[in-house]
Amino acid sequence: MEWKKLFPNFEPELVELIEKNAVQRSFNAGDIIMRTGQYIKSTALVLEGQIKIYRENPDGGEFLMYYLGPGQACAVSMICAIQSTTSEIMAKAEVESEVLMVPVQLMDDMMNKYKSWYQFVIQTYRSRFDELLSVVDNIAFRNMDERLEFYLKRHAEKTGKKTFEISHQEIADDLHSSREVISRLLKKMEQRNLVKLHRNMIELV
Amino acid sequence: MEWKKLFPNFEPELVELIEKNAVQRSFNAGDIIMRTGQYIKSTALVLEGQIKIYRENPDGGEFLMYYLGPGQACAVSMICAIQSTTSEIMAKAEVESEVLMVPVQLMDDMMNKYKSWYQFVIQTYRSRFDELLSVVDNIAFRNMDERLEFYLKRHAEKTGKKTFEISHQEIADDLHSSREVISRLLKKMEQRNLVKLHRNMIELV
DNA sequence: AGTTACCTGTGATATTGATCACAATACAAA
DNA sequence: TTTGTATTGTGATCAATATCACAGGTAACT
Repeated sequence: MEWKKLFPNFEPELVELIEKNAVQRSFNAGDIIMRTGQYIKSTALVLEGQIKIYRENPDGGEFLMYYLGPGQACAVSMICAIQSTTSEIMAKAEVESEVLMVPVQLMDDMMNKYKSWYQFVIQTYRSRFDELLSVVDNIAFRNMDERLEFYLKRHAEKTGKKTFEISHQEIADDLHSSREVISRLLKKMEQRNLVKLHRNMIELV
Repeated sequence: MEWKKLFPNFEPELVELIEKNAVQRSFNAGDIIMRTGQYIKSTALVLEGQIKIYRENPDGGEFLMYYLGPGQACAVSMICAIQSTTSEIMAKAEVESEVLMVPVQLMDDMMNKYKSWYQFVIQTYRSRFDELLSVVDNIAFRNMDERLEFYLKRHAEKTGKKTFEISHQEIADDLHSSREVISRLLKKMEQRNLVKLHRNMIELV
């Protein structure tokens, strides 16, 4: 598996170190990779697939925060790993995914020795923080119709596909809304010629 | 100024380095310390006062994310400084505040040399990330009444005071709501004996 | 073909919060 | 004391969204 190509800035020595110590794991669509309250023993680098990072509400709600794709890493797992504290979020494989688990014991050492790792970690924090900011923006300032459009657009960008296999109920869960509202808003978008609706599938135009 | 006491874990060498290179700045209540789109040239350590970190919406809205108090640092300024990118948030002094500005050029060096600084940076990322998560939780899962209670409780915790000098309008701005709504909810809280309302002042019971 | 389990569409109604309008109050300055 | 200004209280109304109720469609399995 040519995982190095996903992290082209890592120096050869670092690549070697990771290769020696990390474990590659496969997840099926729907598998939970990390759950709220769990202790984290390694940092996750995504090689393939798509990981959904979301927040769970005790009284039964989910809320999508962002997706991780190949070449990205979970900022929360980095921080938790370093501090050996528990995670506050859930991570689920959206599709079949491959993840490289780098043991936490290496983290300190890698941060010191490898500039490229240090940069990568900082870059990861930065991106996730920004994504969280845009999530806050959306729920604080936007109505559901705009949030839905943003949601679909983001998905298209992430996957590069213009079809999206998902039910209205799942979208409602991600946006913490209700199925009926999403159905109605999608209908309106269809009337505006932004999407075409099918069963379990939305086509972006 | 005995700023070291606020950062008891910093090694003496690190303290000395900071002392030699950092600049202490004073801000009056209401001063903007950092604005959206601005390039960041130093990392801010709060020595005294209270800094409000908030998000600004192009079409005229603010949204409070969290406060920084003495001994805390701005995670955004750290990340931006390292990457020499622009900030995506606003920082404003809520009261007279003292801030230590550590030039960005030192950051890399300090991260490598001083374990205590490294730990501090990680700890800062972690805390701010968690705070952002709880912000997301609140707006995603809670109604305004709960958000208001959380807002008041958090303020009490941060300041240690049980009185809060603020107008209903300002609270509404922080929560991105409207003055009337906040007034009504506060009245209800008063009826439940959770607060006593005065002009420009709320007393927590 | 019949059954079952999901999806989707749509009306009716309820709730939350935003907005408008205006009154009442409190403090400060003249 | 008067006047002015900012703050607060409150009713009425509106908009967005959640919730309930139910109908019809579509795929999957027997």
